Parts: sequence; C-alpha cells; structure tokens
Amino acid sequence: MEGTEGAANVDGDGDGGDRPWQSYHTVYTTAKAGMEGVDKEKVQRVVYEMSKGSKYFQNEERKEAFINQKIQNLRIQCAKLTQADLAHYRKVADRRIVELEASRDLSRIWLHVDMDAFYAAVETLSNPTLQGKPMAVGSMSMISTANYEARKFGVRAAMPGFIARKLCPELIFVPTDFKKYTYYSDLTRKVFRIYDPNFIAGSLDEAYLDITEVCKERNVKSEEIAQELRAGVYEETGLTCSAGVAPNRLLAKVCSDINKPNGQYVLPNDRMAVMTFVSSLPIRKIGGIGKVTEHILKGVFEINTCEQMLEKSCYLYALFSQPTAEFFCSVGLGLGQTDSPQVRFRKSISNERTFSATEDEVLLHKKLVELAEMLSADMQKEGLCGRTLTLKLKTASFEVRTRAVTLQKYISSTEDILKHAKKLLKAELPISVRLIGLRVSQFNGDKCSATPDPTQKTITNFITSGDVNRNGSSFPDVADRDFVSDAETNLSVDNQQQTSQLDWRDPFVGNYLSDGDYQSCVLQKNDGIEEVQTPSNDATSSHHSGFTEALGSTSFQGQFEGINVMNESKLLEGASLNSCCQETTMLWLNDYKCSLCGIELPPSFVEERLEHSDFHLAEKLQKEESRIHQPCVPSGSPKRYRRDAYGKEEKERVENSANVHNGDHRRLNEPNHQRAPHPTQQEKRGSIAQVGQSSGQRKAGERGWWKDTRKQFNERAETSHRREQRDDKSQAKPDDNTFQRRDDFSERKDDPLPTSRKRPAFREKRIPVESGDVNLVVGRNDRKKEERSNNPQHLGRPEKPFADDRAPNKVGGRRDGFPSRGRRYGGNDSYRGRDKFNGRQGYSLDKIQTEKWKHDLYQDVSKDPIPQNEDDKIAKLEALLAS
DNA sequence: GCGGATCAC
DNA sequence: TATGGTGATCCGC
Ligand SMILES: Nc1ccn([C@H]2C[C@H](O)[C@@H](COP(=O)(O)OP(=O)(O)OP(=O)(O)O)O2)c(=O)n1
Ligand SMILES: [Mg+2]
Repeated sequence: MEGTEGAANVDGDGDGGDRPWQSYHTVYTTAKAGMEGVDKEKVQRVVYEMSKGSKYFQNEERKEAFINQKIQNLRIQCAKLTQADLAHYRKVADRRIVELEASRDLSRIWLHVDMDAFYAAVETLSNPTLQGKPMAVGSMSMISTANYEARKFGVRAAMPGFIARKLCPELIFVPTDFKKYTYYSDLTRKVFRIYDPNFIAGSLDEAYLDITEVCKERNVKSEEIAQELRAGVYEETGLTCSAGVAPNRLLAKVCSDINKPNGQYVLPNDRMAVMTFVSSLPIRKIGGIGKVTEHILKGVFEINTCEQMLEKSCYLYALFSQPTAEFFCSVGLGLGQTDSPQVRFRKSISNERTFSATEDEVLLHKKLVELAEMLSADMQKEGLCGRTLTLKLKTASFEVRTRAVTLQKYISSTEDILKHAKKLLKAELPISVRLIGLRVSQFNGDKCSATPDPTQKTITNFITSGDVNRNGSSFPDVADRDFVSDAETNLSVDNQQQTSQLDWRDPFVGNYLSDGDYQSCVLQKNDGIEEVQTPSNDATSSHHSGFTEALGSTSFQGQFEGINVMNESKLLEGASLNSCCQETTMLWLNDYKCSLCGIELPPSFVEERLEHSDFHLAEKLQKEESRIHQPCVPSGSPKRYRRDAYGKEEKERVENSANVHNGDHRRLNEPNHQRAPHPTQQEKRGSIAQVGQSSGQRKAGERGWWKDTRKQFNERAETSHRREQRDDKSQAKPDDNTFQRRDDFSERKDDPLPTSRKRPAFREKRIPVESGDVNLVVGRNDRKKEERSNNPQHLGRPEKPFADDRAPNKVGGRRDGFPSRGRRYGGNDSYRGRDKFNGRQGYSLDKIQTEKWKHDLYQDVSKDPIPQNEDDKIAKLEALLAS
C-alpha cells in the first residue's frame, strides 16, 4: 500500500514523451504469474520497437487516444462536482456500501483451480525434450501461451511470435493441438468431480468448485482439500495446477494466482481476513477489470487497489452508473458470487478468420462462403437456428465493424446464412479487410435441430411467403425464403441487367442484389404501404420484442424491468406533476432530478440543466410536429440508404409475419433438443500487467509492489496456520505422461435465485457534461461514441477452445493454429451472472439521458431507501463497519 | 435491434 | 512478413 499512495500523484502518465514505449497499450500484461524478475522496461522497449509504426500499433494508439480523452472528460466532470454534490453521493455510496456489506455471505467455501501454463505444459508432456527450455505454443504470428522458462524473457500469451522471438531468440515454437488440450482437460475434470460433482468449468484449464460440503463431511480444512485435489490432478495428468480458496468465486480466482506456478493460497472465511486481503490488492487482479478499466480508474481517480474503490466510492457513484459503481464497491469489500449459478445456454455462435488484408471481392466472397459453411455445420451440430446474423469485418487498419440483420425467420443453413451475409458484405464493399466473421444469435427458443434442411425450410418458406405477401410486405422475401431465392435470383438478375454492378456478378451471382435492387426494394416497399406504417411498426416491434425477451430470458429481464421501473418511478414520484403538467413543465425535483425523465443533475450543473430543459422542449416540439406531418423518411447518402432499407425491410417482415413464423418454427424446432448444457462457468482472471508503466509514479516499485503483496499474503497465512500453502515445485514435475481415459464433465444444476442485487446494467451515470460533446465528436466519421467496458462474468462462461483446430484458412499466408471454433459447447453455459458481482462498467460521458437507476439512487437516499425490515440489520452492520 | 467496445481465456 | 478465435455483456442510439 505504501507504493500505492505514491501513485497518487499520477499526473499525465509518462506515455508519449521521452519513453514512448511505456505507453500503456504497448504493455503486455506482464503481471501474469511467472513474470517476476523480468526486466519489464526492456520488454516494453522491444515490444514497442517491433510494433512501432505498424497498422496494429497505429490502431492501438488511436484507441488509447480515445480513452485518454475520456479520462480527461471524466476528470472534468469530477472537478465540477460541488461540495453539495459530493455530500449527496457520499450519502448514496455509503448507503449502498452498507447494503452490500449486508449481503456478504461467508458460508461457502469456493476453490478455483487453474492449470499452469496449460497448453505449454501439455505439449511438454508430449515432448519431454521441451522441458526446461523456453517454449511457446502458437506461431510466429500469435502465441497462445508460453511456459515459465519463456516467461522469464517476457514472452506471454497473446503476444505475436515474432516479437517473442526477439525477446527470446531461443524460444521454441510448438503448434497448437486442441485435441490434446481437451483430452487433458477432461482428465482434470474427472478429478474435480470428486470434490464437487457440480463444479463449474471455466475454460479448458480452470474450474470453480464449491467445496463447502466436502470440507464439512470429511471435517477437513479447505487447504487440505486443495492439496489433495492438486495432487490428484497431477497423478491423473502429470500436469501441475494452482488453487485458490476463498469465500466467493471472485476472490478464489484471485487467490489461485497468488502462488501460481504449482501452489495454492487459502483465504479464510473471515471478514477481516477478506478486507485485509483486498485492501492491498491491485484492481487489475480482479476479473472483469481489464486494461482499459484499470487505466481509467487510475487516471481519473488514482485508484490502484481495491480498497481505494471504497475511498473513492462517492466519485464512482457520481460518475458511473449505479451498477458499475456498485460493482466497484463490491470489489472493494471483497464480495463475489457464492451461489451456484444456473445453467445458461449459449446466446450466439460465431466464427471468424484472419487473413492477409485484401479487397479482392472474389476472395472475400470465398471466405464468406467458407465461414457460412462452417457456421452452418456448427449450428446444425447443436441444433441451433437463429434469426440475427452479424457480419464482422476488421479493416486493414484494424478497425472493427459489425453489421447485423434480424430476420423474421430462423436460419441455420449455409444458403440462408450466405444469402444475408453477402448482402451485408456488399453494402460495405469497396473495403480492404483482414478478417471476416459471422455470428448468429437470437436462437429459436433454444434449439431447433429441425430445419436442418432445405426441405423443411422450403415448405416453411412456402407457407411463409404467402403470409408475408398477405401482409403486404412484398419484397421481403428476398431475405427469408430459401426457396424464394429463386425468385429472388430472378429479380436480382433482372435488376442487374438493368442496373448492373459487375463486380458482384461472379461471386455473388444470383444471390446478390445490386444497388439497383436495393433501390427497387425500397420503392416497392414504399409503394406497398410502408412508410406511414413504419413508425408505428417500429415502436410495436420494439415493444414486442422487448416483451418477449423479458418473458423468455432472464438476462434481458432486468433491462426491461428497469425500464418499467423507470416509468413507474416517474409516475410515482412525479405523480402530481406528471399527471397535470408532464408535458409542459419540467422541474428539478428535490433540486436534483428532472421531473420528466428522471435524470439526476446536480444544481451546480447549470449549463447542463439549461441544455436539458432545452432538450425536453425540443422533444416536445418535435413530437407535436410529427403528429402533424407524420412519417416520411429522409435518406442519407446512397450507401447508407441502402443499408437502412435493408434493415428496415427485415424489421417489417418480422412484424408482419411473426406469428405465422413462430408457429412454424416452433413446430420444427421443438423436437430436438439435446443440448447438454454443461454449465461451465468461469471466471476471468484478473492478473495482469502493468500498466503501471504508464503511471510513472510507481514505476520503480511496481513489480516489487505486488510481489511484496504476495509475500505478505503468504507470510500472513503462514503465521496463522503455519502451513505451507505453497508447494514446492518438488512435488510435481511434469515429466512423465500419464494419460488415460477421458471423461466428461457434469454440470451444475442448481437454480440460484436471484438475489438481492439487481442486474447490473452498467450504465453510467450520465451526468451530462458538456465535455461529453467533445468526446463524441472525437469519434470518427462514422461515429464512435465513447465506450464502456464491462464484464467479467465471474461466473459462467462457456468454454472455448475445442479440439478441432480446423485448419484455419489463410489466404495469403500463414495461419496459426488457434482454437478456431469453440464447439464443445455442448452446453455452454455461460451464465453470467447477472447477479451481483460481475464487473462491468460503462463509462461515458455523453449527452444526457434518462437514467433510471439514478433516480433510484436518489430516491433511496432522499426517501426511503432501505427496506424497513432491514433497518436493524443495517444498523448492526454499520456498527460493524465502524469498528 | 444495431454498432462499437471491453474482457477473458 | 507477421498482432488470434469464440462468446458474453454493456451502453447509447
Ligand atoms: N489470450 C489467451 C490466453 C490464454 N489462452 C489459452 C492458452 C492457455 O494455456 C490457456 C489457459 O489460460 P491461462 O490464462 O490460465 O494461462 P496458462 O494456463 O497458460 O498460464 P498460467 O500458469 O498463468 O495459468 O488458455 C489463449 O489461447 N489466449
Ligand atoms: Mg492456467
């Protein structure tokens, strides 16, 4: 902590200037285990030298500049807070903290186990001659992970191989082999199951086990279980792993990293122990707090440790959304999830490929076909059908773009996917890209293994088409019906003859619409009826889908719930106002909240308030005007128009034939099912790196700082129980292979119940800031707003890698072996917890918006935030906290 | 619903 | 020469 304080005088950070290599984006997260003793500065310099000037680097710089701008804006907002504002947020924050404290659950014992240098260790098992030599799994382009010998040189996961080789000329590269990793992963899970049949598998190499019962039944200490478990894993696989034990998953994960290579650390279920542990813990160690979040918290609030989250809590509540601020505070309290998450199903399936940047349309088309085929195969393997297709492109300059369409029909066939993907791609066309990806989401209920073939589809479409037409959305078919594609083709061809668009003839023959087609689509639509309807349709559509989701999906529930709450609160709160002068008068309730939208705006934000009231006025005028004029659609540039037309077209279709389609699909889909959900869950790892550099202040002591922390933790532990939590590496030496059978894992089925915390919707606070404007503007041509970050799911997470390793394609060149696809999802789970403590945050600084929860906060404080019946409890906790 | 972004492994 | 792939979630529109 001492070092931490020093960090307070951060300043602008020394990037840029004399030591450009220290810019935080060049910092590979060197905080990972095994980086002790590494000359970080040297690594930084090498990385910088090797990257400097590259397109990749330039893009990183661009992103960093953007974030720095955001930091600036946040600082400005901070500076604007008056004493009164701070007092207000102080109150809000304190109240929340007390409530969070009240939710602390120390009854469970969680163990997080994480294999050491997993892929590398497995490779070493296969080839013992690699032992003791610096080695990395991956290629010259990208490294998946590196063994500890290599880490001494600064080599690490996600680092391009050519840079790694620069750092360590003798580095041995081993290609990835996911089958192997999966095999060993299964072996480890077999051991995990012994201690917790419902363990939560994170990725291939990590898992969370609730060992509460085992400890109780066998009357043994958690550390003994950890020892035993690790020994068991070693015996079964010949691989070493590390474990962390704590009262919740978030901390267990942090603990498993403390004595990382082949060690363990136990954090007792004791509040003081937890608070002490967390007090000096760097925020970056927390899953969900990544490079950007760390940079922002450090840059704006000078927060380096979890404890400081509490110290700055009022600022956090003042500048971020409640869920975000709450997450941060919960981290400061060392809270995390302790329940057993419910099974979750995958929400999307995707695939993407990187290749040498090209603008060759034929080539791109080819890629698209391959992706569509693979994706379709994966979907059918799992019996999935989805209605939203998203195309992802990464330009030669590393800028990522996504374009999506939501269809009325659920699709899964290569043809369907391709048909729409081509349209999306074409709209972006002339473009030089280095990556193309496809993703399908919005699954039909869940599974729909049926519909795997054209046959059924054809029938469905046939029926569908009739309905669609009946509804008047004539053109629409293009997008949906498969069989109709013939018609579509014809149409397309015709148009092509008329309008042309040679470039696309080859690759996209028949399926693609030329610009002319788009236009005619639009025209047809207009003729058909639309425009007038559009407005109302949109509204309906939106509402409808929202409703549906709320009913069917837990994850979205919160959102809608939130909206409802907002409305209600509006009504409640401003009842007297709303009922009579809602539209005309805007008041600042309690001198903080807008009576119309609920946004909270401190009195000191004079300009913002004026702007805000102007906004409502404008809104009102606009409404009135539209009432008079009605619809009419302005169109932008041709290109843009094209896209819009496409999207709108789809939307309408959804509306018009939703019922019919749903019926059909349901029938088709229901049948199969089987998706063994194996709820793997995972957590992220918070270890990391050193952005430290960027903050000049702690540069010197940084490495030592955390190291010391580790030492402290160990000492403390030893002192109290004298047990060596740290194993000697002696115990395990991954040498001989021991492989055996495989197994599969089980899943967790408990249903957790939603607990207290409402879903974190991570919005930010939205304090209007004029500076926000600046920010927004900063965005480039298209837009770009600000950002946010989020999430960790210390919970579920699907598993990713999978054995397949399907040869990635490469176009111009090489290809690396990465997990190309994550099948194995058999179940996925990924849950996420919408629950409590997952990290996420959103930073923004943008305009103003109505922030519902903000109001909630306000109400909480000024009215009656705390449930009566809990007063006592709270009071007690308060006393506890005070002590 | 869409697009941009973060995070994790 | 050369900077990955898969999935989830958030936020502001
Ligand atoms: N950006 C990343 C990070 C990790 N992995 C893969 C390779 C790792 O072997 C595996 C597990 O990730 P870990 O973060 O647990 O890293 P290791 O197990 O390799 O090392 P450690 O000993 O630090 O756990 O996931 C990857 O492909 N890409
Ligand atoms: Mg690991």
